[in-house]
Amino acid sequence: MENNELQTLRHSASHILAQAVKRLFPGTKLAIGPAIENGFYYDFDSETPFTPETLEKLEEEMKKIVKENLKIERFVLPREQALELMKDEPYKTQLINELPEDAEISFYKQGEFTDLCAGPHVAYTKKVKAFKLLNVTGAYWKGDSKNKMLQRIYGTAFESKEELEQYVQKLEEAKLRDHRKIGRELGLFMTDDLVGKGMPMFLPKGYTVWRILENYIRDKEIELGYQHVLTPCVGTVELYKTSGHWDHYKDNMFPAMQVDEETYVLRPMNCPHHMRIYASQPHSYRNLPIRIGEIAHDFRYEASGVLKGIERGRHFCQNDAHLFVTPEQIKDEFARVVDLIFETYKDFGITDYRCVLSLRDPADKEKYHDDDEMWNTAENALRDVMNELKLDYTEEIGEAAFYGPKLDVNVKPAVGAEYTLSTCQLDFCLPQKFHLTYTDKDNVERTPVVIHRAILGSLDRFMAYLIEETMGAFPTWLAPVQVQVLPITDRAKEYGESILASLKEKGVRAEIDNRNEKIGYKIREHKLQKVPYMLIIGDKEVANGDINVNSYKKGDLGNTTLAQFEEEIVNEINTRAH
RNA sequence: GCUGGUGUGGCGCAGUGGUAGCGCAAUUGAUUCGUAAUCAAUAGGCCGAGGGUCCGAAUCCCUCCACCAGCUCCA
Repeated sequence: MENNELQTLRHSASHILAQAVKRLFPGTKLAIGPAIENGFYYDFDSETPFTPETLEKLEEEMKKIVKENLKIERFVLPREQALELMKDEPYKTQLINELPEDAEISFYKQGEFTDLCAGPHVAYTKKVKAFKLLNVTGAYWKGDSKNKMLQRIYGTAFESKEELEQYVQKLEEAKLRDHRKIGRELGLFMTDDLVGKGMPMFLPKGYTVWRILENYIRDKEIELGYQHVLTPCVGTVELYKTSGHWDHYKDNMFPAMQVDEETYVLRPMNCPHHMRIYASQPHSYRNLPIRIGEIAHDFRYEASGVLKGIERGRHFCQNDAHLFVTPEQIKDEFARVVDLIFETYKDFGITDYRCVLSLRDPADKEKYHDDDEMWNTAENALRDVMNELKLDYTEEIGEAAFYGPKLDVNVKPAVGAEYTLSTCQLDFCLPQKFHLTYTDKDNVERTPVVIHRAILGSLDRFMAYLIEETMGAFPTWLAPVQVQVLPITDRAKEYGESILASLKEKGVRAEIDNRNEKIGYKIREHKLQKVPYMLIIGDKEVANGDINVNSYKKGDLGNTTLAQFEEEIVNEINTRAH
């Protein structure tokens, strides 16, 4: 089925939903009901709160409407008559009033139900055979949190029942990938009410993965000439007033605390600390670029409703760095960052992402540092570099940081909305605010440009993404337990212990399961724990030194010698992107 | 923050006004075993917290907390 035909079908499904709502809840006011990527929604303003049970009733009513096979007819009205027709629908009236003078005002009618709508639609309600209402949520009118919150019903529709079932099954499977579920099952991290919400704690296995990520990226950065620093998790309010963050984000920072004569906040980001480090010494053009990196702990007072496991918490750890460069060095330095991003993605097997050039909204003087010339310079410079690097990207207005435009690399997790994994930002603004300088060739003091960048983004979020991509079955080089040694009987325990010791000596993260359980039972358990390799040690092998390697990923490798296995596993743990 | 939903042993669930249950996990015995479940016994819960209604509350009402879905936000 053509994509736009599917969109039409879904749009008609949303009208059928609205008709059902009007039949069951006659006082309900209609807002809008478009087709979206995987289905459709319709926003309603109703006195009655809709619940999951309401959805079941609405679905039944929708089935009736489909069965009635109503003809869907389009007609056009002049503005006055259109307003008269929609006089009991305040949201529709507002929409009509917002239409341009010369706009054609069209309606679609099916049975007793008429909706203001540009169309198109299917010809008869019977065309909408396979549909399902998914959930009911709140949504602000016009997407503005100052407006009234309406009730949004999400649903989906497909050409056939089979496709619908497939989609519903896909949704179920996506839930199994949820990093919060897997994180708990595999003992990677936890949260605790007494510690505080949005404050995840990494457990030994989760921290093992974390440590590998941290070492991986820091080692790469050192190779590229980064210098790492360690700075405190607090800063004075003055520091953030200087940077401008206070004005823009004070509501999203943990409240200020008074200590002696000074007022401090938990830091929400690290740019100002790094700026002050740069400013602490004079710099010559000969020494640039200077690349200051930090695996930095940050705290943000995120709205309670946006917290989501380790994907978005109130404490997180950024793989942050600030590159202080001359204007001439922007391109090279930016290219190096882009290379680093994609090299990293390759190592982690990340292939499904998209690049966004995030620009300011020139009309929004509140949100963005007010300096047109600076923005033009920065945005053009960034666009030029991205074009020169032949990056495939889309431009998005109003997505820039307050101090400059950025390249964002976005991914879509198994569950929920797209988010940014990596970012690289061009900043002509903060260096001025902090009066940063370097002495140029001609002995004139000039202002450097700063590139803010995060490759793994936040380590927390990066791990969340890896968990959902791998369903917790990490590639061997990341797995918290790489090899599980499983002796079959007590008689094989000793031999198992010697193998365990030998593996550990070679740097393999191995454990032994010496419980007196059936081997099938043990295997099942460690499979659920997503352990990449299991070594089954039996009676026979105690005699002849052979073992049986059972690999979660690769299937049964059959009988092999210990030496062969050790060679393979050592090779495997040094290989990335599996 | 907003709208709606959910909260019962470690995990997954049942229980809608009358003595808190089931499966898995755990512990202790026995079993010494070849790829999704060996047998038996034992232990574990003020039913998210606080207040209220009632002779009696996991169940009804109120407040709060946490979690889930989405909206708004994301330096």
